[in-house]
Amino acid sequence: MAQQNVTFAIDTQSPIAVYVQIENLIQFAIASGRLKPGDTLPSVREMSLTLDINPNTVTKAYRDLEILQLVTTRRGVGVAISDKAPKICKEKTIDMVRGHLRDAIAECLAAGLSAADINTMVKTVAAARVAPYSGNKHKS
Amino acid sequence: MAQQNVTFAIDTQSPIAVYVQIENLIQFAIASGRLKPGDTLPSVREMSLTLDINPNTVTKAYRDLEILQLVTTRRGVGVAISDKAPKICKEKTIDMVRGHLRDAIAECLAAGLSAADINTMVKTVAAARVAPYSGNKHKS
Amino acid sequence: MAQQNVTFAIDTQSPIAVYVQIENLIQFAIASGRLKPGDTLPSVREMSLTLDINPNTVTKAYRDLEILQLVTTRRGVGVAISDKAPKICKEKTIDMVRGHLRDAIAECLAAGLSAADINTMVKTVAAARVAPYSGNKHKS
Amino acid sequence: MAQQNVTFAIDTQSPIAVYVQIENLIQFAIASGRLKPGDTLPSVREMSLTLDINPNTVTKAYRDLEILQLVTTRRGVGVAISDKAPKICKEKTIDMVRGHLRDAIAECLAAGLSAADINTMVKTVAAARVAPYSGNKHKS
DNA sequence: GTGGTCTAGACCACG
DNA sequence: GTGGTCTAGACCACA
Repeated sequence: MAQQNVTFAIDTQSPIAVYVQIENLIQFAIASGRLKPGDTLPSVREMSLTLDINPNTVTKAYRDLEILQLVTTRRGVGVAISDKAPKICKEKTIDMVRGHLRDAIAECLAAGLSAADINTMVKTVAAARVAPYSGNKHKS
Repeated sequence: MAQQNVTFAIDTQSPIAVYVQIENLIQFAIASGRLKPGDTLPSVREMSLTLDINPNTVTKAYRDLEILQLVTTRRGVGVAISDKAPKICKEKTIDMVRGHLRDAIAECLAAGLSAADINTMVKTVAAARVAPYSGNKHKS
Repeated sequence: MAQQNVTFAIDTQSPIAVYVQIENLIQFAIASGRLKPGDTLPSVREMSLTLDINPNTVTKAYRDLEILQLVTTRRGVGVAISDKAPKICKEKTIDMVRGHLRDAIAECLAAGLSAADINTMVKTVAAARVAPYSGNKHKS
Repeated sequence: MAQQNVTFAIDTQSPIAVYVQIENLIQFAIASGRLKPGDTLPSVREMSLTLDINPNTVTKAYRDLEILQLVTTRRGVGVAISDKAPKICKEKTIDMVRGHLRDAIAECLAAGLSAADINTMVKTVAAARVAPYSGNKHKS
């Protein structure tokens, strides 16, 4: 019910827009159950201070999440996870994430790697649980 | 030695820029051996007509590939795969592709999927060899 | 003469501000004769508890109503419907309500509905006497 | 297929946000068939000049429409009505518009008007096809 | 204190 | 030329 602590790791240098990173972090937190209906998000001002970014950027992320019906906003009160959020998130997030995985695998195959190669890589990578790849050119 | 036919599947709706898609397709074709040193690429004009995209876009892709030393351009002759291309490509492409796979897996983990879930998905996806994901443009 | 019971249905999710909803409900009650001059409204404290909203919000509504001369506030006594209230309300409220109806119809026409469509909808809606619409907050 | 002319009447003084007015106008145009899939919207810069508002405001409207999948945006190209737009619009717009009408009628009833009164008003108003009501306090 | 809207202006990516 | 992102800062509405 009360406010939730979610670890927010934003990479300003990433090719992925900051506001999208915020959206994804929140989506993932909902999908994985770390954020539950009724939990409130940090206020726009607070998060902008924490992440050292412009409040408008946070607002943009929060608005998108509201349009997606993942959060409900009340002026003068704050932003809270909606009741529908988990359901929506589990569907959309899994779809998105699976889509990206599918893309990555398709790329590997196109690049001439065999299915066996890919399996090996998956094991290695999953085991390492590495930090996000910062190569550009892939997304948007 | 002469011109090679490479299947070009461009998705203008994809969040990935068209010129990047072209570069990737060619890189993948080189990495996997479908394009070999000496093979010539379609002319800018021809490819722009084939794919129904702006010639400038093709030009940009070819120029990038030349900067990467994957192709050589000779006036009046055309654009050909360079001798160094396979070596460069195998390194760079594998790196890139692995990076993307790593990203996708990291995302899956962040979204709360277990390693087992991911393995299952990999098998399914690899078996299907599906078309590229055309998910929401606003997400990473 | 004494305190009146008015059914208060506040929708905190509505795009309409809570204090406006309160004002409207009271205005409507006066216009329709459910509240008469001399009737007292619930105290700020009582109403804020009943509706589970911030006391400031109730205060604001009451203050607005006083400015409109619909209620009179006497320290230690409470807030009572003024003598002029019915007259003022019948004019203002009908005007407002007609304005909203006009808006809604204009919108329907703009959206491409025919006058016949609208008539049908009016009949259906009036017959149903449904709960307030809680549509997308981002739309008008 | 080519660009479409849609009459855009924005009221900067309206309580409804400018970007919402833009969204509504476009939605209505789609719902009523004046805008069809493939039609392109005026460029952000063009519309901002036409309406004499900030480009960011137009961008905001266009982004929302894209999230709602009513338009597709391509960098360097422009914004076009999506194929799904008519279907989505006819559903959502009718819903929204009916919701507003429902609200207005509920208000009329609450204000003490009889169903007969309302019917009369509807006929009058629909016949007049008046300009939008500019009373404040109703929406957002 | 909360979020919402709008402006002005900068810089980037794409075709 | 197109749209996308971000910043800085102002002003408003709400609780």
